[in-house]
Amino acid sequence: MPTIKDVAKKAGVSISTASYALNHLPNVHPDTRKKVFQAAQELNYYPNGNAKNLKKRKTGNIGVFIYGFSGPIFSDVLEGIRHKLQENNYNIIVSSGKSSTNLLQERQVDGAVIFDAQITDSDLSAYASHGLPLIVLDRKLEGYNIYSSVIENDVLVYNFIKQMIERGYDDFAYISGPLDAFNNNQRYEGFKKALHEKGILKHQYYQGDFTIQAGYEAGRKIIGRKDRPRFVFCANDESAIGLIQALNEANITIPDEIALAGFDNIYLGQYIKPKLTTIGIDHILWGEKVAEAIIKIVSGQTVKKIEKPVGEIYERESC
Amino acid sequence: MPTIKDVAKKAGVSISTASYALNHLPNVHPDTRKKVFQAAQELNYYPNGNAKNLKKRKTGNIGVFIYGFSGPIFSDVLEGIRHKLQENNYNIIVSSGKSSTNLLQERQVDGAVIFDAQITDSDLSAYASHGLPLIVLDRKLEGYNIYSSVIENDVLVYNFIKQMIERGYDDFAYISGPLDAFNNNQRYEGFKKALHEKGILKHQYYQGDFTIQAGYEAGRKIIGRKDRPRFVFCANDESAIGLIQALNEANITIPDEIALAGFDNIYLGQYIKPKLTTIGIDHILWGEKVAEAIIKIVSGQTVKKIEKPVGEIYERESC
DNA sequence: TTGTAAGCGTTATCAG
DNA sequence: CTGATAACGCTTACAA
Repeated sequence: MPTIKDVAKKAGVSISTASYALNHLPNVHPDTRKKVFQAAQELNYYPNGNAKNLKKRKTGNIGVFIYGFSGPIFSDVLEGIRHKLQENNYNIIVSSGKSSTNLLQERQVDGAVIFDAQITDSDLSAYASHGLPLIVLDRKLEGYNIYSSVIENDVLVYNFIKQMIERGYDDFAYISGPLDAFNNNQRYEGFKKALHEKGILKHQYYQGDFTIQAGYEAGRKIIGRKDRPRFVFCANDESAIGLIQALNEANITIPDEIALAGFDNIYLGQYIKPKLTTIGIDHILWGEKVAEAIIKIVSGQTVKKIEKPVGEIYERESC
Repeated sequence: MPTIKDVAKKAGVSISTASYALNHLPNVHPDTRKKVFQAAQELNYYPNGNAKNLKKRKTGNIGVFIYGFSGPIFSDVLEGIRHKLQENNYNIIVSSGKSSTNLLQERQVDGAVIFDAQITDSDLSAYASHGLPLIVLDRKLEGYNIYSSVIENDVLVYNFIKQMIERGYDDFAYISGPLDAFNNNQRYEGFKKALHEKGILKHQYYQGDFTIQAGYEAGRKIIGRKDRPRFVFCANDESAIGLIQALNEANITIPDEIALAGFDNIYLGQYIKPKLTTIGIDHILWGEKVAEAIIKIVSGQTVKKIEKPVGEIYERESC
């Protein structure tokens, strides 16, 4: 593996001159520059990132640490982040599990976006306080060098449910996501608040975990009851898809017998029958905004507030 | 940000002793070791990865470079890789786009898995020849330090289609993926070979791109024809789901009027109506095998052949 | 415009 | 068992 030393030797210049030339510094004679590039080219030289980063005390890498690699939300947010980082000449490093912690501790990134509830608040605070700026997503956390960006799930659901009540529905059920999911809990709050305000005192509750499977099972339970709800709000679209599947199998018509809606506006929602009504956020845009913010932060600018996309209701056929 | 120097000073030992202690080398007095760890703890010290990697000439990172972050296949393969790497104390670094190239060139990884048709063969060969071991997925590429792992899409489809012909189908269509997708082309080869061998001389062909949308559009075209095919093989499950959607809308019964099947066995396939018949590969397992191989390679062992999972037919309701 | 040399934070060799 | 000290490959004052 060639080093800058090899390039310098081949070009017949000193190491520093080679470095200047390679880094496009102005103080280099054109002929020299040409020689250096020629040499680098022939040797197929690329600078060693570890050495460079060590010396410059910055890596140009932004970490995105997520809980798992699946899920349409993650992909969209990641895509948004990737796009914006690339535009600004930062590398994106996505990781998960123990690697996330290692990369963070060893400072192989200049900053990070955390989308992983498994990493504890106190660990995050520790990294941040040591100078690693962090943006946490879908989670509330304050502190030095820590920023958080949270979609207002509660108000979105609140507004939507209120609308549905005004449309005449008054008998609701909620299919939940995991209890430790911040966004699920927010959504449930919004749901309950709307019911409460409108004087609807009770609703059915089904525990799920954001999967199609869980939605399906909740659906089976609902079908089995004599007092079926008239409207089921699902904590995410996947649950809703499972529910639809169960209802379809039992020949319960949607929305005439049971109406329903989800959250997330996943791609698939338009391709099932009936088409899913849902609340959607532009996750790609969210990723872009978050990336913009972390770039500003790591480059020393101050960020007071991270812009976030507003949500939207996608009225389709399921209610 | 504390360095090992700070730790050494605080513990009252030399830098090298601190290093020995921290790295669990045997030649350190227990008391000294304790003092050092105590100091490290109090200072919240973690070694700087760039310095460590530079000195050790290895990073402990394995790169996984993919084309985009979406898609159920990617998620599963990534999950398998992550799991196995973590088990062996390697970090996983997933990236995409320009970052991939940067991380590769700057040697911020010890080796990489490439799942990205955008990176050219010649670039890959160059990195590999400079000492970076590479495993390319779903793509054939030979060379020093390059290994490739390819699912035998062709034989899987070939066997499946032959089976369908034996069951009596003789009028086929193929909904394609992108023309530059290696796996799509392999699948198409297998498809054609089976037809050819069984003396079926023609079939319909619809160009798609692996998306639900493209499958849906192909479906619309099929519906519009008077000579509708009796069996449609879709290059992947997402296309098949789009096709089903179009057929359902037009009240064409599956499989009685048109039978169909897909490829990939994505999670969703069991939750649509009719349940999708498909060819599936255990992608998580594939990821694990690939990870095992790259670990062996970067640790200097020789690998002759990368184990890969066999595929399986999931007979459900769509044919 | 170019070269010398210090130093980034580690590990590892070699003496002690 | 511990401590100097020389690298690792690069950037960057500073000098020439």
